[in-house]
Amino acid sequence: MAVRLQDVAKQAGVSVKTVSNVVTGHVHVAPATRERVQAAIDILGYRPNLSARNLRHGRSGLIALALPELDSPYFAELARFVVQAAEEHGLTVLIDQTDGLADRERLVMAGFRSHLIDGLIMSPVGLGPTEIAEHDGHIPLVLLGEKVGAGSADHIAIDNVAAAREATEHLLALGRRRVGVVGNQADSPAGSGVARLRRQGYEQALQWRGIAADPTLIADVPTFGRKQGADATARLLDSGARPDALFCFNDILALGALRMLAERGLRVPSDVAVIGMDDIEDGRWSTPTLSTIVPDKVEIARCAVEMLLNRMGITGAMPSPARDVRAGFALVARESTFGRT
Amino acid sequence: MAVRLQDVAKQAGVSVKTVSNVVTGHVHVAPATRERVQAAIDILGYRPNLSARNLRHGRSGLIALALPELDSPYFAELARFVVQAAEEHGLTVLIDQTDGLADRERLVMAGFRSHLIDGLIMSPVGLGPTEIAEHDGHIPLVLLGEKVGAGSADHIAIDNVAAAREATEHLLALGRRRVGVVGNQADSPAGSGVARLRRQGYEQALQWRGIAADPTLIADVPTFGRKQGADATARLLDSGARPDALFCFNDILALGALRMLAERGLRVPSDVAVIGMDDIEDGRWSTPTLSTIVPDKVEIARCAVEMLLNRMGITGAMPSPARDVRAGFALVARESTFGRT
DNA sequence: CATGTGCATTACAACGTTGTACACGGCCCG
DNA sequence: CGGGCCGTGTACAACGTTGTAATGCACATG
Repeated sequence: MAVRLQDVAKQAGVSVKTVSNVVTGHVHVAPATRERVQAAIDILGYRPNLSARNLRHGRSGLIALALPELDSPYFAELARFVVQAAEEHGLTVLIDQTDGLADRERLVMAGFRSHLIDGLIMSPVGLGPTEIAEHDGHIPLVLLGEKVGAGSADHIAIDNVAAAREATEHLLALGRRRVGVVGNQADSPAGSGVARLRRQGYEQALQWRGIAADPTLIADVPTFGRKQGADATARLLDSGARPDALFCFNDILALGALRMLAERGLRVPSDVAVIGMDDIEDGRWSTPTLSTIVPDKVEIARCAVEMLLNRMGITGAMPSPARDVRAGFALVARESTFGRT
Repeated sequence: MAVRLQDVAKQAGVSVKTVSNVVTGHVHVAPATRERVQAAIDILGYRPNLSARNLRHGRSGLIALALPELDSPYFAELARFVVQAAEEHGLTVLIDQTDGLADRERLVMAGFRSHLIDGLIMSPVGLGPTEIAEHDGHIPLVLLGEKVGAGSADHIAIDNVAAAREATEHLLALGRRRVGVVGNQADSPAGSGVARLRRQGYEQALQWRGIAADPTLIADVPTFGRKQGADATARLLDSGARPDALFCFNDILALGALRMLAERGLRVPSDVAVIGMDDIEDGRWSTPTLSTIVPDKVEIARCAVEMLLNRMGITGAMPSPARDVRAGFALVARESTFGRT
């Protein structure tokens, strides 16, 4: 069952180390020997034991990607790019679902996969900034998303304030003046990150146009789901706030909003224009198609992996100041703000 | 940096093995000793080295899940359940994206992650049944989806023929007589699996009602994407086939179809009823909401993991006949077949 | 008081791999 | 013709953990 270097060595009539050298290609091996060893490898069907290898040089080549949800399109797409980027560097990605639960995030960060993992890319939701800052740095860490100010960890995200400002401005430029917000989150210690920043952007855009913020246009949600988007939209419509546009804090909320608007017989965009954020695949095929902020997911993924590698390279406790990178984004106008409907 | 059992042992004044015993809790250890060791562990922040552990007992506790796409909702949702099921058995899942490429599937099956992985759950797309049957069994394998007849591997899927029959019958029961198909795939060696079975079910349903199959109502797609669904629907509409219902071979195709129908000004379901398969989250929030076949994803995931465990348990080459399990499914009628629109 | 019993703890080896240090042989050069 | 060098190959140890077998010890028993 288990074919070891030793078996190959015996078969080829060489030492174990020589076989190892052939497998890894490290040292000069005479072509004749190499060929003989290779033949033995093929015959026996040898496969290196990665556990042993990892044990030997203290690296596993595995990194973990901790995300709240795999079945949220944004994270699924992001995961794909992270896996690709990691692969380019010879790393394998192990995906961990935290469900946005603080407990699970804490567990992952504490390194319950111990030495199995060389590094961690995490998108924290449940954990507050203070708790993240307590990260003891025993494992290289890169944070995705909106939690800022973690001491020993790098961080990458788009400029959420600017992006939200641009989204809002887009709606205002269409002449809309009662721009509703779907996705606000009252300041809970956890989860406040994204929502707070995006709301800031929204308010800045209003301010620049000299429009007074109307608190009745703000709808809160407990989490970012289609149902929550639909519910919040319903509340907004029922409240008599009469929005002529909706800025949804992400595309999933927006899809829920579109659904609710359709149910209420409101036309998009003529009655209510809608914009989201994230550019998930669904938004390109919904009816109407969804205008949105497109974060550069490829850049985010690539950058996260590179920062992690960087941090992994530094073996010891060398602090090396935490980097905070802003990824690019762009606005794409689709039917939900420009359509003919 | 690296805290080993030895370090803890020295700190606690006991032998390495005793610490190991405390950590694993295997043998009787005197309460006093246990306490002392535990204290040392806490002080030093000891974390077991999984690589060493794995090397020691030849298991890694890792299984791989090879899927065509992470950002396809069906697979993302399935992945979630597999991860959960695996966790219940103390296993960690490593997700591998094959992109439906035969090369990558071959690579994964050949075990390029070598001894890192104890088992593999795979949903093959690019690989044909013959190639899968050549699996040399060096790694326990469970197949998801429609590729049948793999010698040394277990297999789980819903009864696609029956499911497709039920979906079609649902449309026929509404009085529709010109049921179009979106998602057929001309018999390519690869990829023919799902499409062929679902088409069989479609034809059976027609036959039972004594309705002649009309080839002009069948639209082929190269892959299962929203765009492909939209394109195929457009072709169907342009061809003059005049369908009054569409059976889409999965929900993604159906969402594309819904989009195209809306663009053409056709109402769903009054002009054209639409049903899909897979029950992805998006379908519950589209406009109109999407009728579909709901596969029991939880059962599929749990069963796959259990079969894999079973196969992993048998250490040697014990063939143990390959099992072929049918998972349950149900039809859910939503607005796209029952709505008031 | 000697012996047997059972529990707590220990020493040792092994899992499969690879880095280090070294041995061997042939060849070039002085 | 001898010394050194380079190109190949080898022996050994170590990575951190845990199963096995053995040790020490206290207590109960004959």
